[in-house]
Amino acid sequence: MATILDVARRAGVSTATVSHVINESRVVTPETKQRVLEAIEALHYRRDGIARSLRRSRTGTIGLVVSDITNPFFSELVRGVEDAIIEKHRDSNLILCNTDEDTEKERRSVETLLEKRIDGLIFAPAGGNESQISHLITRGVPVVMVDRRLPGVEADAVLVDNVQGAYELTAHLLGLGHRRIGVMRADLRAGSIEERLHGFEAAMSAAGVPVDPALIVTSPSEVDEATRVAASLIARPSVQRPSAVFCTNNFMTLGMLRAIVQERLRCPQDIAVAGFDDLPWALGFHPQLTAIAQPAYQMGQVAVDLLFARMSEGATHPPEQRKLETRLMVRESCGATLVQPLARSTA
Amino acid sequence: MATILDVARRAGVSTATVSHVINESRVVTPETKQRVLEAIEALHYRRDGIARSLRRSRTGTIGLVVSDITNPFFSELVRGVEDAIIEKHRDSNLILCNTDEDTEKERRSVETLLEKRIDGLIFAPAGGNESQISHLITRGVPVVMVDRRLPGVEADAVLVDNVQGAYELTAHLLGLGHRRIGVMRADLRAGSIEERLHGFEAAMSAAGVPVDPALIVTSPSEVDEATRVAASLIARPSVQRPSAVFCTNNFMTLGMLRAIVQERLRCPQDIAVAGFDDLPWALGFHPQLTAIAQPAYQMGQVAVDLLFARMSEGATHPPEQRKLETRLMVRESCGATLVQPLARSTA
DNA sequence: GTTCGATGGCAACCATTCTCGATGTGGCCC
DNA sequence: GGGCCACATCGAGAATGGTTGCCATCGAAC
Repeated sequence: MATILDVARRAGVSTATVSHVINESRVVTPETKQRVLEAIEALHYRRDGIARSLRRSRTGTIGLVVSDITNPFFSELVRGVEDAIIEKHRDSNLILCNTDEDTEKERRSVETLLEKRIDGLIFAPAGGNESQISHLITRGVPVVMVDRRLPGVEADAVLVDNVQGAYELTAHLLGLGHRRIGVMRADLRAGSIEERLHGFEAAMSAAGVPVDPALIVTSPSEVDEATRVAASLIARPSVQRPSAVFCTNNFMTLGMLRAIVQERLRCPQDIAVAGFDDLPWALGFHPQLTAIAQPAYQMGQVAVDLLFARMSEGATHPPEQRKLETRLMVRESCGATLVQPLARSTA
Repeated sequence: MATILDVARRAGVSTATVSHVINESRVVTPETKQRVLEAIEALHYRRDGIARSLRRSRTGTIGLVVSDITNPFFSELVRGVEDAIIEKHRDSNLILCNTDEDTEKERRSVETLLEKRIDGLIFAPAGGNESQISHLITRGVPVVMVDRRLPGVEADAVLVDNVQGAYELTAHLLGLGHRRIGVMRADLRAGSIEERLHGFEAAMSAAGVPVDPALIVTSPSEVDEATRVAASLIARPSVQRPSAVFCTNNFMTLGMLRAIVQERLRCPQDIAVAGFDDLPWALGFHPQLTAIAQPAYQMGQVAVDLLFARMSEGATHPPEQRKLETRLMVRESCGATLVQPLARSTA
């Protein structure tokens, strides 16, 4: 690979001048500029980002750690981050890490990202690395948390109004006449699940409907396990069975839907399903899911805005927490649509 | 930030020794090693990956460019790549880029990845940058293509047997008695779509069924457009309507399913849908999709293997093309299951 | 005393950026 | 016309933070 020195020699100038031509950081007479550009062209020179980063102590890469890129919520979020970056900050890139909600994996990821000298970090904390993160923040690394917050860690965050969303979804269920409402609770350290539960409880109590603890089950955040747990919740005589289930995340929803098929029940006739978190790729299927949609893409964008704001202004302004609105998508899985399941109407 | 020099001073040794302790690249007496480690601890020293990369001319990051992380096929693939890397090559990371099948965006991505001095590149080419890529390969950058191949570019590749998969899926349709089979053809430069079409045609001709060109429509690879095109294909009097549709990728499938709902048809009774590419998150929905599943995750892993093989051996061995098997997932959307749509059996 | 193995230091090197400062040129004033 | 100053342009070389080849030193063994 040709270096800047090769270019300089060929153009008969110093490396400084070449550098300034490349970065447009100083006026250079048109003639020399021309010579430099020709030399660059001739040698197929491409500047070395590593040496550049070393000297400037900025790498132009930002770290993004999420729990699982395979989860539509996160892939949407990642996409939002990427698009915002290439649109507003052309010279930056994204290093991606998955943690699977594993504290140790997260710790290692952050560690290697730090070693790679990322300019900033966007991440959905799994929890358990609070000290590492706050240490990192006091060191001046710009950090913004997405989707979840770490208790006791002062940093920018972009969140979603989980309580409100869950409240709304539960109210929808109650409005349709459901009283025995079950809950599929994801077993995550992330506080968002708790908040959703609070929203659920608030809506129930506002409607004067008692919460039946027997209808609340907890499951690992993984499809197969969730399916089993879901089955245990609905494989009961119909009087004991919930008439509707509130699923606290994607995995819970999918598990429940699969369990319903397994148990040969009908949704929404035998059991209604309401999910927190939408499943974009399932729009073509029946029954279409009634769910709380999170603005994942937008969350990614906002995260980038917060991050770059902090990167430029330094640690001057206090941490900002942005809370985004959810949207209730009323579709079919709770039986709300008047036009009953479309596919059957022409039968 | 403390540098290696600070550590050296505090431990009373040279920077060389500190470096050797960190990298275990030379024997160091237990006592000095101890002193060094203590100094590292005390100063919260973390080695600078950038300086390190500069000196060693290896960055420990590999570039991954796909068209859209939001597409389950790619997120699965990305996950496979990531897992393989952290399992087998702990010190490496992934820089992710999305291209949206846009040639120019792809060119820019590759360009900045090169500037970042990636150790290797895994990518699903959109097409149009052949010269850039082959130039890059002759320069010695390890490259492996996934999902698609670039005509005229000699490089490692991990592909899927598109012809065979499409053949199998079509044969399945034919076996169920379908004769008027439509095709939703994705408008991509990627050769994979062509191959799938070939497989389709081969199966048809093998069965002695003529292909009706009127039933083959082409759509942009995007959901809303695909829905419109799909609607135009099926919104016909039933005699002119295909009895089954072969969808050449995810977007086509989803568009078709949505169009079916719009047009108030029933799947599979009125029209059968067979998709190339599975939709993992839709397992809980009805009708469950009969589709050709691609081993996306595994493709990512194989890609990593090929890449690291090339990275270590250099350009010595000839490019290797690995072709992975697809799997026909017979579910409900083609009406093949004897147990007719489960949800209705208890009605 | 010589040789050899075990340790560890010196200093070059990686490819840039960036701070000074050097050089030249033209205008202006006396 | 000579001297001085301002301005425009560019170069030399330090600095960035590590890695690594080569050499020096020190005991112990022969």
